[in-house]
Amino acid sequence: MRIVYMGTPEFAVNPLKKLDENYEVIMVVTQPDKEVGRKKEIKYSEVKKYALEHNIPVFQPEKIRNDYQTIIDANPDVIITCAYGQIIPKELLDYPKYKCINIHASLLPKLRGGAPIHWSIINGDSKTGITIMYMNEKMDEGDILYQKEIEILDSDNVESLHDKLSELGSKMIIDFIPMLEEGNINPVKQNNSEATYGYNVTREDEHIDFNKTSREIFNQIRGLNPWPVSYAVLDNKVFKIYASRISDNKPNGEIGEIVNVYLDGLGVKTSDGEIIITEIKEEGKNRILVKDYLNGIHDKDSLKHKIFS
RNA sequence: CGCGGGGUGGAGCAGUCUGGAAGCUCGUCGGGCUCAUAACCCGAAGGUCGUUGGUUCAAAUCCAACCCCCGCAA
Repeated sequence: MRIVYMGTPEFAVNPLKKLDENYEVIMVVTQPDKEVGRKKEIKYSEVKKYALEHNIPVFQPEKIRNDYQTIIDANPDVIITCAYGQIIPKELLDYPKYKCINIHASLLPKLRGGAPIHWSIINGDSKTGITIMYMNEKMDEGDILYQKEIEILDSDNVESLHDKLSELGSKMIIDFIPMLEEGNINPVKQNNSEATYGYNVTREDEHIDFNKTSREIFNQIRGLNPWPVSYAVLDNKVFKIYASRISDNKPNGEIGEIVNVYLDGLGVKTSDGEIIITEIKEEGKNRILVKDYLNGIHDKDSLKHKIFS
């Protein structure tokens, strides 16, 4: 089984590792290197790093739509994609004996798109999962081959859920390859009327709107932690907000107002009560617990009645 | 040369403009009070003030170069 693996971020590394250990991965396709950060350092994708360490040939087309002959020349039996980042052209989809298989981190047709893990938490879903599917020319709309659920806990954030799903996806693809080889598969069309979408998170999605309920804000905060992280503005400064807990209080005050200063958190008025912010990062500062932040503030009462926007 | 904010005992900060004894809120350790405590009282340890060089009688503070962290923008 000659496999061409297409993927880019950390999430795609685990499945690649498992495939590499159990099968013949002949080529890795990943997004081009990017200049990142203030220093414009060249950064390799996580998948590329793995491939280089394990001597797997790497191919990084700028536009896979036009530049795919290299993959065909490699003569794969199957192409497996996982968070690759570009739409695969039809010429490539049709080429391999076992077609193109995608690992997607949601229970399709729910949460098609680039950020299913984030949105499953932000939306307050109680479960999500992994779907292994045939790819077609549209985004995440191909026939479903294999699917497993996983529970989302209140204690989960993007990091923990990402890790669980990455591991689940790895196991599933290894279980699935033999089924594919034996022809023991049952493609099921997606019910498009039930489809929802979880597109990449935008800057606006990160901004906390305290007009929402405490529960919604709690989900938004953990659904963006540890990346890209939610934020709100206080004293014209951006405060990234990493963690919070829901309070039972029903305080009076304006929406977004700091109504209570606790030992370890700031109580902020929401549409239905109060949410307690417990971990932040102020512009130019490091990430810290609010408990530590408060240690540096001499007059803690001065924080009261300030308003997050 | 994209714009900007920082680096001060273990943590978070003040002090830098206007050079002149290293401070605040916590944490830690020891003791006391208490039925008890995240409370209160007493005491202690712990810092080459990012690095290097310069100016000065004197530098956390002024000057120069460099290192590291972070926000925005890409």
